[in-house]
Amino acid sequence: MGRPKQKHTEKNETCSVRVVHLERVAKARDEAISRREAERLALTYKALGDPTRLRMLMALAGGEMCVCDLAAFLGLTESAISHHLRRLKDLALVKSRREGQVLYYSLDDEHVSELLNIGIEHVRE
Amino acid sequence: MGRPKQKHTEKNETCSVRVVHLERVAKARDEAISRREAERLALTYKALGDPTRLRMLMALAGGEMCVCDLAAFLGLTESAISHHLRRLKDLALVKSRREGQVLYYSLDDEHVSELLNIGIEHVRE
DNA sequence: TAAATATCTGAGTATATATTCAAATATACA
DNA sequence: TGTATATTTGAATATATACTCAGATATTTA
Repeated sequence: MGRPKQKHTEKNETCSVRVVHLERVAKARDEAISRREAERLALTYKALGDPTRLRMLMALAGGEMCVCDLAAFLGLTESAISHHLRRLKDLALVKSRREGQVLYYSLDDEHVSELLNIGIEHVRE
Repeated sequence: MGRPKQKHTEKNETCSVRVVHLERVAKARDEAISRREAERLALTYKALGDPTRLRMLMALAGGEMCVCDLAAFLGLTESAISHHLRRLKDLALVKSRREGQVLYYSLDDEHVSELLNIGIEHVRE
């Protein structure tokens, strides 16, 4: 991090940063979400940004599955699946339901399938 | 990668992978998108899964901006912004318009703002 | 055509992360 | 209560990636 030092182009004489459209930058600052919220939001998208987790979520979109089902489906260890599921659960992307020794995982709410659907639409167009 | 070796629990005698709900796994396989498409889709979400790029996109949701505007807004070098923009453009998340020496970037289509909005709804609930 | 400006590119670096393995929990059943 | 099974945890490792710096392109204007 750390602010870079560059020449200015227009107005803003005191600052060392070059700015072409000062009012546009001001508007962005005004309307921006907080840095903290951006990081929280990024964690959510990042969780979707892995082929394995995506395939897990798409599979769960078809109905609940247990850890070993997902492991069998994806050809990975149950440990790997469990690590992924924990992350997805922490972000409220999946939820779980216990039945005896078995934990059944499913998508947490409609936002998740909405995100998946819009993403698929986007890449397919 | 490489298939893990584990005991089986139910049916599926020949395979070394444990499967509890064989039909559920079969359904997941049937309905799954291709590995290739999953990777393509993951790239899209991964692009959204970084606080800097997210803040860039949110800023662009308020109207087009040039590279140095975004650099000023975020306090990063124009080089860093340019690297991010290339990635976003390759994935059709932003588009650019040239006016003289200046390139104006904006969101590519409605899918992008939809994705952002659903994500925000999700983290805020 | 040459100088100036806006953006891009590539290399280098420090940090994050996906996976596996080995071992720990937790639940059910004998 | 003790054994088996389903899942979780933590460490270790190999790979990806966000950023900066220095230099390369591309567009405009003198």
